[in-house]
Amino acid sequence: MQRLNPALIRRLNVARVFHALRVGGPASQTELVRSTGLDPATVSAVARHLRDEGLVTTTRQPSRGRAGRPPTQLAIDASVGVLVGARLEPGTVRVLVTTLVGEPRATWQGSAGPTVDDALETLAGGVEAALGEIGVGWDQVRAVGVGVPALMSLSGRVAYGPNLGWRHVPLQERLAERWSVPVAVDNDTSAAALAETLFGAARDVRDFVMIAGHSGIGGALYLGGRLYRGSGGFAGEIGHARVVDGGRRCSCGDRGCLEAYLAEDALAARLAERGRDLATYAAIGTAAADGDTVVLEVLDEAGALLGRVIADLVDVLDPEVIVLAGALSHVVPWLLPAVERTLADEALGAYRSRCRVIASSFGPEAVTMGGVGLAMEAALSLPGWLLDQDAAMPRSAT
Amino acid sequence: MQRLNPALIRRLNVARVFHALRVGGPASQTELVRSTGLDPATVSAVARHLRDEGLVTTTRQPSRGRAGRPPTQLAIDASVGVLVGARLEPGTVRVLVTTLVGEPRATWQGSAGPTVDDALETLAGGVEAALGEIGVGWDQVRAVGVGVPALMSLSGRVAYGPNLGWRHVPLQERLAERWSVPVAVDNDTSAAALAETLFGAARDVRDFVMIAGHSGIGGALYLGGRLYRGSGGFAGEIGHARVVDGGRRCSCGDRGCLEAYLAEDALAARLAERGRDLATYAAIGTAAADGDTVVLEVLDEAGALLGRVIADLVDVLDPEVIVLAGALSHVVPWLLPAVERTLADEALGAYRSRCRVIASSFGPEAVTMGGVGLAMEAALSLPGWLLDQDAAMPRSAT
DNA sequence: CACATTACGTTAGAGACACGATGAAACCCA
DNA sequence: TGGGTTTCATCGTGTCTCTAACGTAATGTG
Repeated sequence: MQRLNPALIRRLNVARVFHALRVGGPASQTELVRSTGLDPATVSAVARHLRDEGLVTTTRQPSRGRAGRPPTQLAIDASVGVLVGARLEPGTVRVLVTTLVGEPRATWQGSAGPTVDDALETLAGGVEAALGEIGVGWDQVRAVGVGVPALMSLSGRVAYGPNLGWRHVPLQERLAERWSVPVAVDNDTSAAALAETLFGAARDVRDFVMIAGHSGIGGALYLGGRLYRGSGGFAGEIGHARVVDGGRRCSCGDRGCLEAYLAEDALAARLAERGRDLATYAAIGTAAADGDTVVLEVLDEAGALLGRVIADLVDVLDPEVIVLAGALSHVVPWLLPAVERTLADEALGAYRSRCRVIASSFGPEAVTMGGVGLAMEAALSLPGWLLDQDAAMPRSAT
Repeated sequence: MQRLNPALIRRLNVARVFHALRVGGPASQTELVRSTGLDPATVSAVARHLRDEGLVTTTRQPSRGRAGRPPTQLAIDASVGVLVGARLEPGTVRVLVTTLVGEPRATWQGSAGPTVDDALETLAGGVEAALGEIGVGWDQVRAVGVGVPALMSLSGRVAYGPNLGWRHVPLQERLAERWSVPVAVDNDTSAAALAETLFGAARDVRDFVMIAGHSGIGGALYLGGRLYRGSGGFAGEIGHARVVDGGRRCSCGDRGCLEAYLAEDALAARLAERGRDLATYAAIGTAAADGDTVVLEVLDEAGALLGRVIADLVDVLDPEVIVLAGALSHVVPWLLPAVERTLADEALGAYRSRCRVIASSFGPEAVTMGGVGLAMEAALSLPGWLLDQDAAMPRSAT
């Protein structure tokens, strides 16, 4: 049980200032006082800290014609390091190298065998390849983050990953001993949600639900300014919500699950029944873009079912937005009308605040970007709970 | 935007020590170090603070036969003050006066007219009456908390209370100017959830859902160690979840809502159709206890519908427990079997952690006790977000 | 019976924050 | 041209936390 000591507060405030600079661009200390809500003296100390670390550069601004001392602008020095994000899926590994502010610099993709060792070797090779491509050494890597399609413990262990066929794998530990930089590992959909709050469409949103579709349908809840995982880590696992009584059989053994209608192969199977040989979301999206009416019909039906699940989520959680992400993104434009139709029809708490359903800023790459988000947290020495906006910026007292 | 200053940390730590003493009983400083996770030096300073405030008494313990300096025991001095909790409902006001550790000392109940002024006058009179009954003056009242069946803003204003017929009422402000002690006002179901975490069945639970039934069915979500309200304050409003397609008409204008089957008058109406003239949950509970098979059947049906809603909640939120409270408590024993049957049948995320459904420790008085909980927070100068266990006792870093 | 051992609580020092005051660097205007 | 004003950043003081060392009061032990 960790205590709320001064060093922790300093880390928190350093992160607040860093994020303010990252999101809002270069700023003077006075502007940072406004955007972070910190005391000028604190900003001054944090600014010195960041200067000493070499993370920010200071440039004297010329006079702007106004009275008063001209400000000294702080800016993140993106050249002093990179973040590495990665994603493990069954059979595939993706790597994304970005600047310290999350701008992409290099990507890599490769296929891996089914064992943990295979995957880790491939991942390590991919990271080396991506770094080599842009001539960046490990001395410039500030942190690595990895998104995994599995139920994770808080310490970065894979508790159970049915798609990968893994159980009880100390992933964070194994990667940390391989690399000498901070390593963060988390569930892929949670990571995608994190990326959305750090870099994407949910940047100023405190309450949203992330729904990511790849081989399965995953959900993550970001509530009250932080990820919510539930008492056993299952919160937001909406792939097996029942949407059709006695409906199609699902891989989980039950019937009528959302996944049995919206997952990639489920959608492909449904289209195959109607004479369309389209195996991937990408191919289905292309056909939809071409105006294939059968494809459009199937997507509309799937969208209506997704809308039913979203309606239930909205009724219970009252989120500000719902973000759709992952490979599913390829077909989202043709799901959305049915989703919104169903939502308007079914989610009708008598006097409800309005919820928007939007597509992720990163589309299919949301999870890989999530790896970068995990890396950024790790680079700032910030465990997830510290990003809690309530703890960081409490509202006025009652 | 408030800052994380030393004074706030002190308030937090004072509250942590106080709650440790309240829950765990008298303890030495060393025991408090263990139970709160604070540093011995901090506990020492906090203990002096509490002694100076007169909130705790210290008694030198005799030697226990073990080596070492004998400890000095700290104990909350329950005689130095009282907490006042209250509950407003349409037409009725309840007041509960307790010691500083939440033990009841006096209760009062009365009826009030429909206007805000009526209710506040009745409330004020009731508090005076309850205090008078035990001969306690206002100088001993540390704080007052009030639970209200309405959508509340964070500042204690009634935004919308359909059952009361109120809108935009600055309730906290009006009560605070009447009394010169701290006053906290909040939604009744949220308050009941708070009481359950402070005094009741959910004391060590970080994730649970409170479902309270009175004239309507209300829900509150306590997630990750704190109340979650949603982006518009509607989170957990489960009364109008649809449980029967095209079912009975509900007061909200829709059909098939849970409230249309489980609310007090809905249940009464359903029983009237079958020849039973039972107007209240209490009367229905009595009949059920007597073994009236018609009543038992109707309750079983209602329990199945409630179970369906709970199943959805469990699938999305993965809570540790569900707590049923309010006047509904009178019939909970005859709802539970059907609830659990339905839950086992419907909530079956493939590999889900188990969720218990339990009755509130305070039954029909959960909301009044919630008022006491609000008062306790106010007495410790603790706005709700400060009780966040993550902010207070962060887990080890990633 | 003197001294070690054990357990409990407090004090001393360093780091961090907030507040208020001070220093720094421009503009403005008589 | 020189003082006043405005704006930006830093410094000094007080409080709080944590770490580490110390004081205090009992029991054990040769």
